[in-house]
Amino acid sequence: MTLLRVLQERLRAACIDCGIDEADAGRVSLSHAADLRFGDYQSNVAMVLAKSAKRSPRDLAEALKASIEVDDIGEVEIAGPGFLNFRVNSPAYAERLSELLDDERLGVEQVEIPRRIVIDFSAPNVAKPMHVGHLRSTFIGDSLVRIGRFVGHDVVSDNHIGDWGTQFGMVIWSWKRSLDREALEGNPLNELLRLYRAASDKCGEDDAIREECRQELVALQQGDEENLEIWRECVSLSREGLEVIYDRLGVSFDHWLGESSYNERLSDVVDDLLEKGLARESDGAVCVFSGGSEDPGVDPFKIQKDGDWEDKPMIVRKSDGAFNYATTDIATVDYRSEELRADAAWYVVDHRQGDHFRQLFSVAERRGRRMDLEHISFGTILGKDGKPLKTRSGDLPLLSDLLDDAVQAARQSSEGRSQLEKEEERDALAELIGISAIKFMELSHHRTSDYIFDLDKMVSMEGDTAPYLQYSYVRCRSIFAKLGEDYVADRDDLELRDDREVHLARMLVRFGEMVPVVLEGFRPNLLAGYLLELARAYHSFFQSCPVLKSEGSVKNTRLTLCDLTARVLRQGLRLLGIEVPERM
RNA sequence: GCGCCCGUAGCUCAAUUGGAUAGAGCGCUUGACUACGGAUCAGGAGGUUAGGGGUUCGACUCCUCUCGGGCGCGCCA
Repeated sequence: MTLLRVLQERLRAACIDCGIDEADAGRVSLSHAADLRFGDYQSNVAMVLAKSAKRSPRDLAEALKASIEVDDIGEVEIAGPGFLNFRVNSPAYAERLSELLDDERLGVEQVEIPRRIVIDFSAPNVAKPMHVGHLRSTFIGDSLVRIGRFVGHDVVSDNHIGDWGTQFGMVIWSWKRSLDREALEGNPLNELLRLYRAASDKCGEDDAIREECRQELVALQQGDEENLEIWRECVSLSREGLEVIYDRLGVSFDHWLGESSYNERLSDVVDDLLEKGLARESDGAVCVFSGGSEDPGVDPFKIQKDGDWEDKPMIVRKSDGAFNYATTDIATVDYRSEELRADAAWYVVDHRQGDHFRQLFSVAERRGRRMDLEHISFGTILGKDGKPLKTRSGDLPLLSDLLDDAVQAARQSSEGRSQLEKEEERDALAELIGISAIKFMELSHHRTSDYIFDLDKMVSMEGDTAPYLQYSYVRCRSIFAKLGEDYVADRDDLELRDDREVHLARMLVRFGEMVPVVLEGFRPNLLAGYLLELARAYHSFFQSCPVLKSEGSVKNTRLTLCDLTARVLRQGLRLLGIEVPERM
């Protein structure tokens, strides 16, 4: 059990001793102290419960202090308006360290009730290469998959690729008229993109061509053999191209259940909606309207125009008879619920689709789905001008170009610093660091905020970056390389003497308390921040506490700290999808 | 017009969901025995959290108004 939970339970017991009823005691909150001056952990229970206990906060705090048992861990103080501050002593930390030594999970407990969670992320469109827009979804999603699994959930990762939408009408239209076979074999993704753009440009100018493209899509969805054949080839080629990038990113999926996978369920979904009275015809389309149970201000099916509330329906069958993404998404919820038996589905998708998901989740609920559906939204990646990142020609930058830039930056940055002798080793390192740097930059930002993608800053590879953490790991490992003998920790001979040793131990112990919190708000940036703080604690320790020159218990303790730091850094980074090098 | 999100150090970003004197990195600045790897460390300067009002023991966080920005609003995904 983590120190945090031990203290929580003891505090709860103390509350009950002091006459606070179970329900209130169950809500006691205890967290890391905001500032080390206040100790290691702090609680505000006395202030929160003072009113209902009809006592003054200080008075209640005194009673709790007298009642709580913490002698084996440290001591309690009362401060300010009634905070309870817990200071953990160094023997208690040493004891936790010896527990961590045997623990492959490094203090992270398994969840008590594992859930089956589908995480839907990345979702590129077939026939279009991945661009910056996919970066956030891919990295956040992948990290949540890793963390979810690590804490014991049954996670199903699903790449819901766009392989059935409007753009396919365009690709097929172009394919039939101007396919360049040779180009297709040389660089499939480029040729598919060219075909898509050719049609897309013409659709913008000519309504007749737009109509032809639409017809190609309808034919495809109705099972036209020629179009299906083209479609199959496109999907297969696209997938190969995408796999190359995913390999490079270290991202993989359990399923690639794209939009097309649900084609056969779509008409049944619409029939069901009509039958249940959730949908009706409107202007030739079939639409879901408000259930009327919500306040119009928060009802996703209502919108105010000129002072009046108007309907804002969800269209599930267009007036031309075709289905759209809303229909597909409803069918997807069905599949995940019925076939995958999922308890939850998390959609890692751009914040601009917020309204769509509110409608989707509302429909699911009204159809009786008892799933935890979450839209894990995120903001926009901006250029240095503060506007959405674009290339000079105005397109969204390709993901592969971004990766290449970062790798090149890493290559330049490591020039003259790297200890690696061989050219190919340095190339491999640049590839690792470049991609890690992008991932870490992404994951260290708060999900919902926009952030500026600054390549120059990445070139520096200094400060709060992936290479800083990787370097920290390498420094830990380097000690063991120099040690020249097998390291076997003596777990009964750990004693933390220096303040920096204690602080490093404090940070290591915190790992197990930190990881579960990340999932509460779907926020990998908390883990990223923690790892930076851990690394700082390590460098600080490293600077002033010689390891190899020390002896006996001191050396044993310091080696243990190095070993655990390396393990926590490696594991923590792995949860962000980042690997560590042994040398750099 | 309506809805959602945002505004924090010169710059880029945090702040464990209402806790104590708002923290990091970059940049600037003062230092660190030719160093168990200097891609590092120790310190300094830098803030009316856009602004006003409110809620309470306590507000960057919740409510309200103003200013400034982003995004979304019936057959695209």
